Amino acid sequence: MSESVQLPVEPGSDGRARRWAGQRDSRRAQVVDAAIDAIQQYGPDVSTEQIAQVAGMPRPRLYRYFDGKEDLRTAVVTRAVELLGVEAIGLLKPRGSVMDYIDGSVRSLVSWIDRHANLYWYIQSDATSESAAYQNYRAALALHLTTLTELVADELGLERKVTPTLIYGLIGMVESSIGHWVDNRDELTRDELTENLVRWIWSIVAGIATHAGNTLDPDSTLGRSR
Amino acid sequence: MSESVQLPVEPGSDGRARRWAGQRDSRRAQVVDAAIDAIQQYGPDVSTEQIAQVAGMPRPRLYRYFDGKEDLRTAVVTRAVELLGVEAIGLLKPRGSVMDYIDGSVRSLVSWIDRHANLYWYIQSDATSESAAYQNYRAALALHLTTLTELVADELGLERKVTPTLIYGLIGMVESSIGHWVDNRDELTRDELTENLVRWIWSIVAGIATHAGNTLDPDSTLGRSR
DNA sequence: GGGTTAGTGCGACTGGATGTACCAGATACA
DNA sequence: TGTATCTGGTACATCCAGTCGCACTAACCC
Repeated sequence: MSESVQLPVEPGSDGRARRWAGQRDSRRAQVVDAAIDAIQQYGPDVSTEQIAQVAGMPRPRLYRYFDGKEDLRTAVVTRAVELLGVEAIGLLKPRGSVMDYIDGSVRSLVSWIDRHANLYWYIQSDATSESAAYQNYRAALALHLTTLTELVADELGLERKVTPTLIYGLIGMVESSIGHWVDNRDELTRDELTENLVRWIWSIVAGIATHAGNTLDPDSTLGRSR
Repeated sequence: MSESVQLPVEPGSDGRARRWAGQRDSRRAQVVDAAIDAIQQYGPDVSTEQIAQVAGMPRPRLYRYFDGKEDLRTAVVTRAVELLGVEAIGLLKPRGSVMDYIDGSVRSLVSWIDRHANLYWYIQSDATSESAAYQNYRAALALHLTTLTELVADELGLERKVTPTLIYGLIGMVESSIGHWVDNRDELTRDELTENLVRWIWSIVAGIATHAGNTLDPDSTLGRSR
């Protein structure tokens, strides 16, 4: 399909070939970074032309590194989730209490979306069931949250089969609230938003425990083998 | 598909004009119905060509009735919400207990999305901040839910300014859970999904009341001041 | 009937965006 | 020097949204 399949890296082959090993990957990364810049600048509906311009290369060149717009899109979303993960890694580590964990997670998500609104809408604007990028994005977020539910699964008494649905529900709730807030900042301060979200999440989690006949201490420490 | 129904004709001066009164509206409705059919058939990425074909008219004709694809999109989404509203109107009436209300709302939403998956993704696939259609859709849903929060606002002790954020959060949670479930029906039955969602929503609502120092009876009757 | 006023059918066109083909130039390697 | 590979850039193909224009039809008014 692509006009010239870029070098099939063979270690023992010609040095002229070896010279370009890994070039495609680094180029891809470079373009992805440019795309993120372009999204911040032009909004969620960037054209490949604009991306290429920010990347400093002619548009047709993009197709040397990406199979198409969808491929680029997937890469951008993957990268965005990576950035979010890196930034929030300190907070998302399962340390401290359950409340600390929830608070930290929500706080970093709010903060991140706040500072990357266009990128956030870019991800969201492809929210179809078939979109690989969107599915990857949600799966990545789900992975973060799975950490929490695994740690407290026993105390929760949460049925395993319900876990994914709960996680996607929580993600949806947080995203949707933030999405609304981004366009209506006058209603709440960022801290108020965060506090409310944390309380709501806590209500759900505690409610699940209660329903299973358990109780969950908001200050119980996570990450400790019991 | 549906036969166009002539709308009430306003008394005009010229009979030649009167003859076509309401024609545009009924044509719009006809096209919207065709679009919904086309979406169910071709998926969320229908082209105007496909819609025109289902509507049984040449594509350029669409632009006689709609200002463009966005206009058509808005009309389709509006119509979809209308259909949802009509179907769920019996359940969404604020009768019975709080729990009844939550249960009824969630149940109809689950059922509807289940039977109109492509239409649901069509709505969702335009989830940008600027999309009029998407905003209308959410606003319509929000209106439904506002009914609940208004009725129990005092008992809840919910700050007014938080209400919209809560509503959007709840919508997001429900939608996201359902969206995940639609593609993973093997995990949960429809009833299990509904039951869990209802419990989670209840947890949040009850948690808000508790936080305000009140208690909320799940079986208290709605629609009357206490 | 003749003229008017609407909507209709249909083909042709514009314009923008994605994606492809091709070729000349540069660079490091053999 | 010749070769393999990436690079720049132009031109082209394709698809889709949206527009224009013209001939046609049907009802209405006189």
